[in-house]
Amino acid sequence: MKAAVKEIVEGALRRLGIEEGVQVDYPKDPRFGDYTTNVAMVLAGKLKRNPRELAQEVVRAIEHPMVESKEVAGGGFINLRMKKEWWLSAFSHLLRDPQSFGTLDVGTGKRVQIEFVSANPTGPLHIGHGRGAAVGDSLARILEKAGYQVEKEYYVNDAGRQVKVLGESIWARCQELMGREVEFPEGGYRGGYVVDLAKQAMAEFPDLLDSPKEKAIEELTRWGAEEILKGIKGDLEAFGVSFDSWYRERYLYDTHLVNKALEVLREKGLLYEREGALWFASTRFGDDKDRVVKRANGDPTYLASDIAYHALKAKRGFDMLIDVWGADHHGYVPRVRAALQAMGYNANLLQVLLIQMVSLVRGGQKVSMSTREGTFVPLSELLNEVGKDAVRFILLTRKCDAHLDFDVDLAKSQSEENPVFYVQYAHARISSIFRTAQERGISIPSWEEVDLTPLELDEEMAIVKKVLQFPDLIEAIARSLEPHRMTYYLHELSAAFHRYYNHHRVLLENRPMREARMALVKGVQVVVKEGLRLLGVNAPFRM
RNA sequence: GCCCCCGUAGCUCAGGAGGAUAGAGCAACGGAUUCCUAAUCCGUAGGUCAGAGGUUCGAGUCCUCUCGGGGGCGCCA
Repeated sequence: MKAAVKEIVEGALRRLGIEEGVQVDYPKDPRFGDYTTNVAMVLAGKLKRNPRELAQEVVRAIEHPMVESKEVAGGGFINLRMKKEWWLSAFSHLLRDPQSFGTLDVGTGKRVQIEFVSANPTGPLHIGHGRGAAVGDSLARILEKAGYQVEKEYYVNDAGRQVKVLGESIWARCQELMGREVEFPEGGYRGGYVVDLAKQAMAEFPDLLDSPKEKAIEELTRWGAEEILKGIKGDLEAFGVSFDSWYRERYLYDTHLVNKALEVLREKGLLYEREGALWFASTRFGDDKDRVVKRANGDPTYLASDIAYHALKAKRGFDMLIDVWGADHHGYVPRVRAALQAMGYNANLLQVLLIQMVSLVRGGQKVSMSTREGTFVPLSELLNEVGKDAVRFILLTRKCDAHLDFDVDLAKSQSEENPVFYVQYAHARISSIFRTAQERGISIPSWEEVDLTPLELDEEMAIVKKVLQFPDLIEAIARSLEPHRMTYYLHELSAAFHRYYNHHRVLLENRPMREARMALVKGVQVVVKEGLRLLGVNAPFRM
């Protein structure tokens, strides 16, 4: 919608001999019209002109049969109002082809890879991972809607120090189960799930503890990580999140890709030895300090495999790479960008979304969480308690770089405070209208043929316009990578509907009016359902 | 000490590429149901946008500094 208006204004400028891109916005106050643009004020400085006079000129040059009114306001805003038929015809178009409404081509021909969750297979997912999953998955759906070809990937850290600590932790628990006293590993995982894994391991591999300690731990590491990964996959499935690929860090080592990547850096003279370790000169690409890629003991660091991994991603030919990380990894961003650049790729290829912490609030008290200490609430537990829809929706009600307090009691409450139900209820209510129509023997009109002109109330036109903003929203989210905007939009749209529902009746005797209103709420339903789908939330037919 | 994020109504937070009179939900108070679902709606009240400078036609939004909260600064991930 915006794009069409933008074109109208740019056309007017061209008539004035000005070639310039224009920004068109929805004004916050409907009294200012349907669309507003600040071109005159922006250009005034550049052209040394009086903004209001310039605005007047532009207004005079705007010629379009669908523009109802055009005026200059304030310091030089140009406010436009479109004719009713312009809106209604767009709305009819939506009803004619609801599936493709909001589907854009801004990303057509572009491939995006989004890597998210990527939690180490050392313990079950918790709510923080859930936030990353909700953000990543919804963003993927929205980018796809905007026309991008999207690939979702989970990077499995199954080769580093952390999984080894998991193996050691399991081994220690096995020893304890045998009644042997051992020291629990430093920084080991103390969660109860490790004891469960130990019991399972002893049942499955009764001979295991007879083999040498190092060998046993190696076995347990490999096996334990796989077991936990199975659990993670199950949790994600229950959360409605799927991946196109699971990329293994171990694979990077098995195929020597890590060494090959380091070799490339060495050839470029970007590696050096100091104090027995191997360093990557990342400062040459804007990092604060150089980073170790191979420790003095010969073990590669996490960064080493990440250099190989990101170089490989870039090589796979994506037009954009998105990494969704916990905010505690923010210091890692310059390193990885440096690595990309050092390997010969454009660092801007990579967009990193940092997800801030989630605090669980129960009974007004914050619950502290730590994977190591085992004091976290698993995502699966929360899903059982609260339900997938509420969890996903609430995790997307904040922009991702802001802390989020997840109030369990509120999410569970089957009542008015719960923001999820408000939107779902709008969908259910509309379904109910159609159910009632059927019961009363009122025929459902064929949507593409309904005459919408009986819609005359301000509230009705407000709903029409709000619904038609949906494609612009998709574009804005795809550009800004801020999926939380969807929850706000859906809440606003639902509010407009609930208000209307409480003041006006749809199923009237007057057939033309009735059918126009049925078409109106049908349009709302289409968009609410699609918006919820993009968030991974169900749209129930009754509640 | 250095880096990142945050600071907006009593609480939790929006503020869509600098725009016009700063919004929503909850909590508080007062109302609406012979009706297509009251998980809804209507109304009242609530603000030094942490503070101070700066950039400009215009700043909650951009820059600098101060204060406060969180996170990160490892041959951990």
